[in-house]
Amino acid sequence: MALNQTLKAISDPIRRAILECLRQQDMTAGAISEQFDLTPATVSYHLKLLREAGLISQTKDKNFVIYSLNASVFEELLTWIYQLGGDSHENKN
Amino acid sequence: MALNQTLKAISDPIRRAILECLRQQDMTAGAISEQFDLTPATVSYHLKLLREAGLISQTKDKNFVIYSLNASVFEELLTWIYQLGGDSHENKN
DNA sequence: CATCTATTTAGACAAAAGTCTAATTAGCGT
DNA sequence: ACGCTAATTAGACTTTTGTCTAAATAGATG
Repeated sequence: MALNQTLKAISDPIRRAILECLRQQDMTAGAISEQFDLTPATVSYHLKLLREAGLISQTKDKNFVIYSLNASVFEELLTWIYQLGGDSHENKN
Repeated sequence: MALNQTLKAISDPIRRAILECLRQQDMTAGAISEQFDLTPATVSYHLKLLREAGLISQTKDKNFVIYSLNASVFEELLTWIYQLGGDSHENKN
């Protein structure tokens, strides 16, 4: 199920930081790597998980890969949380 | 930070299933265990993580421990998701 | 074409997470 | 006090996850 993949993806603080980067602006893999004290290979690993979860998407420009946030996928997540936290959030729409 | 703990807690499918059980009704640790093909010790481990994340709380009755869902803690989670993906229909850079 | 640059993949390794059995704690009811 | 039941904790083990280095891929540019 996609929910599991989504939650696994956002359960890691580095991947959440990547998402927050991409919320500001689209970025190349290299530019994302520079934000973190990790090798490009490791960041690529995180990007793959985020992409497989549908949270980000990529396009190519020259030999750069540009990543961008796929915000619509958070819908399902919100639905799940609403159902659980349900009644206590009815006022928050 | 609490967000990390919360997300780690709900990233496991068994823990989510426990939360969904508790959404139906409060349950003893033993009753929760019976729902899963796991030993009581393992379920206890999951319950501890959920409790430390503030997602559930417990009371004692006789020598039973009764767990219940702590729905209000989903607030912070919702806030984070809203900030990232909540306005997906508005902007797409 | 040759080489350089950006990125990903492969493989090894370490750390974290999940599971079990066995032991322990805690409270109940004779 | 004793044994019984519910639940947790301790310790060992396995699996999963995150990280690195080194190699491979893809494409651009001289």
